[in-house]
Amino acid sequence: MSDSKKAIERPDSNIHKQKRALLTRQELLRSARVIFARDGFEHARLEDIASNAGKTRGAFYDNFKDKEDVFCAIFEEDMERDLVTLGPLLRALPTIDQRIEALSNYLSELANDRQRILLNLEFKLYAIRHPRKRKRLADLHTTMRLRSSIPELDRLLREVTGQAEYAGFKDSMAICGIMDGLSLNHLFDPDSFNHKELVRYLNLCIHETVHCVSEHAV
Amino acid sequence: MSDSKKAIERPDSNIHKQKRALLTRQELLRSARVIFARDGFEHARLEDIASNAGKTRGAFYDNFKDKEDVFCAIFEEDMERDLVTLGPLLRALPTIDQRIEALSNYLSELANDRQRILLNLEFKLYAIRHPRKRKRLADLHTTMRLRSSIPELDRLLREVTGQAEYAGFKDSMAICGIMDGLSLNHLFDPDSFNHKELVRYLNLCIHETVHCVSEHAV
Amino acid sequence: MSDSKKAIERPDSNIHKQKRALLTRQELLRSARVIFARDGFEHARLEDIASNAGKTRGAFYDNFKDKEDVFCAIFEEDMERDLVTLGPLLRALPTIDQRIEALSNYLSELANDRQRILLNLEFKLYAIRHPRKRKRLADLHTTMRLRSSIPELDRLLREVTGQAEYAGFKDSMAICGIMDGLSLNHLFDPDSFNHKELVRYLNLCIHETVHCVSEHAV
Amino acid sequence: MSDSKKAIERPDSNIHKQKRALLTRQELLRSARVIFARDGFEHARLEDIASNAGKTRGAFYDNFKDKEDVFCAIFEEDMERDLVTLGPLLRALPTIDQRIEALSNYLSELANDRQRILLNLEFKLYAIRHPRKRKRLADLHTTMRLRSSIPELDRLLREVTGQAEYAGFKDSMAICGIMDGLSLNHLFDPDSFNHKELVRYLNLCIHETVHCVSEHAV
DNA sequence: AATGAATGAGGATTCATTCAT
DNA sequence: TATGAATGAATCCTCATTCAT
Repeated sequence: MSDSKKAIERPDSNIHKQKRALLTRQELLRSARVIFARDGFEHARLEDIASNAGKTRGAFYDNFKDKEDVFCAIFEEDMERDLVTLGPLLRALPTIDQRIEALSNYLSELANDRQRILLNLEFKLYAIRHPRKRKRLADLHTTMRLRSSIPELDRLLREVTGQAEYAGFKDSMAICGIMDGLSLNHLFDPDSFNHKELVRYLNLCIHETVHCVSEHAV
Repeated sequence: MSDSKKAIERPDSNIHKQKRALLTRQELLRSARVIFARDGFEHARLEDIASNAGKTRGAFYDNFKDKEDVFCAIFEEDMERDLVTLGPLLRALPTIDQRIEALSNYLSELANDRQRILLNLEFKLYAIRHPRKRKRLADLHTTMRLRSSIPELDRLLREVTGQAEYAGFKDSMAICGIMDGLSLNHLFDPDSFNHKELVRYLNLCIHETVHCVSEHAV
Repeated sequence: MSDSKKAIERPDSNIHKQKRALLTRQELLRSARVIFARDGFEHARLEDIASNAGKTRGAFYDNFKDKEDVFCAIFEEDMERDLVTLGPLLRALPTIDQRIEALSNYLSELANDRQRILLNLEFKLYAIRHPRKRKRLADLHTTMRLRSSIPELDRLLREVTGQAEYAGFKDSMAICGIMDGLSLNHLFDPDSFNHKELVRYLNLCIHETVHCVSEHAV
Repeated sequence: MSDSKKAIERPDSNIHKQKRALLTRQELLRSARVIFARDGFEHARLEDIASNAGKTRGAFYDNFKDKEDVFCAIFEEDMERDLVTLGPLLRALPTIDQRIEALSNYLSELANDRQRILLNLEFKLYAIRHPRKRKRLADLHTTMRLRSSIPELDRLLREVTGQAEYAGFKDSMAICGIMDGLSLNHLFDPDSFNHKELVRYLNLCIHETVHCVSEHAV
């Protein structure tokens, strides 16, 4: 514990390096989101991702294996973030109605996040087209399906009526689908319907879902 | 009809040539749908499109200017086909309810057409990312928006209650959006909800739309 | 046979194209020999191979799959050439002694061909280091072993004394080995021994081989 | 020996450092042999050399200037080792015959050392292809030629008959060449001839050489 | 109209080398 | 001494596009 051996590395130096390395990685991830959202997975250039992060291609390859690697890392990060954000948020609220309201708000904010919408669509298309290209992609695909892209959503729906897993799950996928579609078309034609209308349809579906679930439960 | 060797310009030969040319073009378009749906616009190779049509790259360039050209041609063809298919179909039905039923059936069939779903998403993403790359793309984009991807849909909705253009339009975009989203997620996770459920949500939205529209109209 | 169908392609045009394509391929092969001999397999640049042939990299990839592909093609070509050259040459000679003399001459000429020596060494090292990288390489490796790099050599040795296959084969490999080694060291240090000396050792080995073989046969 | 933390310049510490530095260098050299033999000079990665030695690239650059630097260092080390090994060994034996026998044994062991064979071929090819890239390489090349790759070999041959330098030298190069070639082809096709046969050819050449030398000497 | 050889720009990837710590 | 993050040149390979036939 004292001055043994030969301190393989001065701790300070290590910490600094690690910090720098982590920063670089995060910077690259942030940049990758921007570029993937802007250009799509296939058209995105690593050069752009790197330079947008103020780095070179070499730095990219120090942090990621290849383009698919960052791509997956983005969604892993997103899943994690949603999980730690939405879970506590919902559990902190006492009534079901408040939770549904909170969820509705959360979703309607997501529906305004252009980058997230595009990345989400991009990933789903990619996953559809590369069913089992690599284990990691497949696993991510599975996890996203199990969490219906938005963790806590299906958990909440199940809680609402004490339903068995499957029923709630189906509906949460449907809500995600409606989210995806409305968001996409909002970007495709911003004039066609405004955010309020998007929210109206979303709530319609959420309540219909809850309603149906309850009925089934009877 | 006999020695068609190299008849420099006989009418027959011309007709044959034109027919052959048209066939080639159609064959290439069909093939392009397959490849674009399979690989996405960016990743699709002209080589694959040509060879899948039993042609070579040269033939491709005789019929299309470039990759974007076929891409647009596909959607122009789709719009046209929907227009001549769905319009008469709906107009032939006497009551609103029958029309809505027919529309619902039409949409739920579209939602089963993997190729069409993927191409549709691909085009919308492409249009979102290349706002005014070329006039033709922009025009196509506009037309699709005005027709809410599915011609006759907004026309029908307007007819339903005699609403002014804008209100019905909004809703038809929403319905399209929900179509897009549910279809996409059906491909993303075929087990999460089946076709019947997709149809249920679709009808829910259609009727809600009609209902709201009627209410507004009161 | 007359003017049927629609002559898929004017024969002339085809012939010209094929001729051109073949010429390009041969030109690239010739160039590849030069570059591989000069720089070695790993260090050789496709760019150099292409430009030395007066072509671009694209032309290279029209004719070969990758660097290993040309590399193999070279040896396949060499094996074929030796086969059609040396076989008839030897068989045309009436006595064993004359054949041995002819073989000796042939080998001593090979030992003067800097390009061939270097390519030969390069290939053997490559094969040693990539035991079964690809079937084609392995097959080529096997064929070269079976023909002891120089087709007809082992056949001749077997003929000499009517020996069973294996004995002659061993010796022909040995002769090839001695060829390889003396040639290499002649390049490594041209002053150390001249061509005459190389031939002396070669003949020594050939005769020793024949001698042993005969003795065994007794 | 106690708190060796960061003693800025104590003698002990220096000695330890030097010892450690030397160990690192030797470890890297050992590793470089493995990697160069496995992958060849061009294809070998410094990263692999370093990590195979349990070090990082940084440590490599502390001990060597670049890739060619280690490469040369390997052969300098080999030359030195042979020199101090074989010289005393031969000189300790009273008769020529015994010395020739000892040499033959030494050579036939070398012919079994895969790593040494491959490194030797690699170096000779490299030297052939970079005639005077750097003085050090050229010097090493010269030294190896003068010592015919195997120090003491030509000295012995000269001793055998009291010949002038040149005659023996030629023959020792030839013997080395035959060594190289037989060893190479033994790796290329291990089944074609076994070690005993390799030794037979080697001895044949050695004796033929001695014989010739003697004759000439008469 | 169609072919397919050839082009060459574009982009992914590797890796020797540098440098701050 | 040693680390390993970062660089960026070098090079492989792909593929849209052109063009002579």
